[in-house]
Amino acid sequence: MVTLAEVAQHAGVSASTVSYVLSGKRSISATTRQRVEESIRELGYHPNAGARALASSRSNIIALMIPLRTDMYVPVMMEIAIAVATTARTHGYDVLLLTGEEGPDAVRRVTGSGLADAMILMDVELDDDRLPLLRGTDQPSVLIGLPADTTGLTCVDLDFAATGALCVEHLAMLGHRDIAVIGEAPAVYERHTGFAERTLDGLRARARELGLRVLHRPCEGGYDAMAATLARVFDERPATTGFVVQNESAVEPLLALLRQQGRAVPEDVSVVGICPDQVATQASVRLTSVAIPAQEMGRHAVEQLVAKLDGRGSDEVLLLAPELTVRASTGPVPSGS
Amino acid sequence: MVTLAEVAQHAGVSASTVSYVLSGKRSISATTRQRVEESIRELGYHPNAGARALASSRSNIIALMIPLRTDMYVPVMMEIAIAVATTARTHGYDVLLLTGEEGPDAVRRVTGSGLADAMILMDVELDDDRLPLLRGTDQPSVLIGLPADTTGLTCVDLDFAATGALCVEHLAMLGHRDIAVIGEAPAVYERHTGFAERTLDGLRARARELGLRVLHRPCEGGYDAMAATLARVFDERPATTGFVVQNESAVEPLLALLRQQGRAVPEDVSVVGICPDQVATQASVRLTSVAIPAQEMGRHAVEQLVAKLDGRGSDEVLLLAPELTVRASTGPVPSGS
DNA sequence: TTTCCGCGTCGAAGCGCTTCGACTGACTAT
DNA sequence: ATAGTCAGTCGAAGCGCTTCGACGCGGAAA
Repeated sequence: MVTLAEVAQHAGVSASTVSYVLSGKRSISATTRQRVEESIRELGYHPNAGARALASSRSNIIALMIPLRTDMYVPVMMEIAIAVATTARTHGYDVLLLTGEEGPDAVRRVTGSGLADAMILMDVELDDDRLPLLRGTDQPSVLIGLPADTTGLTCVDLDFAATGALCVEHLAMLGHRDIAVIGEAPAVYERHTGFAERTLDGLRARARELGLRVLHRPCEGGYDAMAATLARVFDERPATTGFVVQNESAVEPLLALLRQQGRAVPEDVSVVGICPDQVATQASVRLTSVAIPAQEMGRHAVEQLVAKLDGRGSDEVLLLAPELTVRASTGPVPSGS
Repeated sequence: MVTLAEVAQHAGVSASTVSYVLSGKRSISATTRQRVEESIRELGYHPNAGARALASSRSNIIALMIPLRTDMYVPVMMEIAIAVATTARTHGYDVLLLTGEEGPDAVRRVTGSGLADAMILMDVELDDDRLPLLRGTDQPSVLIGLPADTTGLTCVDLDFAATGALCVEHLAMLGHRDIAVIGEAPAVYERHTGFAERTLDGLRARARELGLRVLHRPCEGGYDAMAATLARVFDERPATTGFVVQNESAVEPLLALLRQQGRAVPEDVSVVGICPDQVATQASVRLTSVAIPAQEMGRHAVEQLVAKLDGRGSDEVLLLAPELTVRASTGPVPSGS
C-alpha cells in the first residue's frame, strides 16, 4: 500500500505539501504540483479513507436510510437511491446504505461513530421516531417525505396535495362529476406515511371547490383486491366516470377489470394515475398521469445536504410541483351521462 | 464526542483495556468488563469509525456495486440490495452503495482507499472489465451472476440453465410440443449478461432431449412490443401451446393479449414465468413460475464474503437450484391438438 | 519453598492523514 | 534602504483507536 509519505519522498517534498496538493487548501507552485501529481500517478496512490476521516473528522460519506418493507412501489425507491448515489459521487461523497430495520439506533450509530457526515431518510412517517434524534444532533440531514412537524428539518418531496388537486382538476375539466380514488394499501394509511393522506386532502379540497363528489377506497394491489374494491365503488356510486389511482400495483388490474366489464377507457371511464412514468407508459392503456419525480428528489436531497455540509444551505421544505401528462386514459365524460 | 480515553478514565482502567472489552481479543475479568460496559452506556460512547479503520486497517464496510441501468427488473435488484444490507449488519458490517457508473475505477478507488473490506458485484457481464482487477487484488469479492471465466472468483447465482430445463420439462410433462420463449430485451442479450443465454441454453438442450420444438424471441417490455412478438410467434409456429417468459414486463401484456385473442390460459395455452414470486402471484392469471431467489442470493453473497474475511471460505461457484411452483397458468395440452 | 504459567491489565508505539504555526525568499510600498 | 506582505513550503502535533510486549500476581507443579 502506497502512503502519502512515500509519495512525498518520491516527489522530493514534504508530506504536508502532498496533502495540500490533494486538498487545494493552500497554494502550491505549478512545478511542485506537477511533480507531486506525477508521483501520485506513478505510484498509484490512493489516500486512505480511514486516516483521512480520522484526521479531518470528515468521512465523505452520506448515509441513506431506505425502508425495509416493500409494500410501496419499489422502483421509485431504487431510482431515488441510484440518483442519490450518482449525485453524491459528483460531489465527492459515497453512500452508505442503511435499512430501516435498526430504526433510530441506526441514526445514533452513524452520527455517533462518524461513519457518515450526513444522512438522507426515506419513507418518513408523520411522527417518525427518528426525528427527535435528527433535531438533537448537528449532523446535517434531509428527509425525503414530509413529517407532521418540519421545524428544524429539511425536506424534499413531491407536492402531493397539489398532485391530488391537479388530478381532480383534469377530470373536472373533462366534465367528470363523480370521482373514485383508488388508494394505497390500508397499511400505508395506518402507518401515516403522510403522502397518501396529503394527496387525498388536496384532492378533496379541490373537489369541494369544483363541486365534485369523491369516493376514496384504499386497495391492496393485485386483481382480487382490485375486483372487490371496484365492485364496491360502482355499487356505491354507479355514476362514477373518473378514477384517480395512487397505487402502482392496482393500475393494471383496474384497467383489465374495466375492460372486462365493458367499460372502455377513455370513452366511458377516465383514469388518472399517480405513478412513475414507466408504469404509465407501459400500461395496457397509456395512462394520463402525474409522475413521481424520483430522480429529482434524490438529486435535490443530496444537493441540499452538500450545501449544508459546505456551510451554505438552510432548513427548508422543498415541495416539487406536480406535472400532469395527458396520455390515452382520460377523455371527456360520455355525452349520455 | 466521547472517546475511548474518556471511557477508560470514567471506568478507572486503561484505554487498551476498554479496547479489549470491546473487541474481546483478550480476556477481561467479569468485574472490569461490567464496569467498562457501564461507563460506555453512561457516557453514550460510540467508537469512531475512522480511527478504528485506521488502526485496524479494517473498515467493516462491504461495497455493493449495483447496475445503473434499469432495463432489468428493478425489484429484484432492490431485494438483493436489502438482503445484502440486512445480512451484512448481522455480521457487523455496513454496506456502501456504488453504482456501475464508475466501472472499474470504482473497484480501484474502493480497494485502494481501504474504504471497504470487500465487495459484491451485481449484474456481472460474461467478460466483465472489472474482473481482472478483482483477480489482481487480495480484497475478497463475490459476484452475483456468472462470468464466462470464473477462475479465482466466487460467484452466487440462480442456476439459470437448470431453470430453463425445468420450465421446459414442466411443459413437456403436460404434453406441450411447441414452446415459445419470450426473452429479455435484445439489449440484455447484446450486453452478454449471461443469465439470459444460460437459460436459453439449458432450455434448448433439455428440449432437444425431450424432442420439443423451441422458438426464442427477445422482447422489449410493454404491450406494443409484446403484441408484435406474439404475432410473429403464432405466424411462424401456429401450433405453439407453451410459453416460457423471462421478462417481467412482458408477463402481463402476454396474458392480456392471449386473452384478447381468445386463447384461454391454461386451457388453450400454458405460460411459465421466470420471475419474482410477487410478479407471479399478482398477475391476472396466477403464474406457474420459477422464482428468482433474490434474498437468498444477497444473503449467500454476504455470507461467503464474511467467511472469506474471517479466513474461512474459498473461491467457489454457488448455483442455487431453481424451484418451479405450479400455479394457475399451466395445464395439459388441449386434446384437440 | 521455589519455579513456572497464564490470566488480567497497562503503557506506548504507531496507523496515514490533516492542519497549524513558522519559516524563507521575493516583491511591493514607503 | 527598510519594513511589510504574501506565496510556497516544511515540521510537528495530533485525530481515536488497535495491538504488542511487558508486568504483576495468584495458583499449580516440582
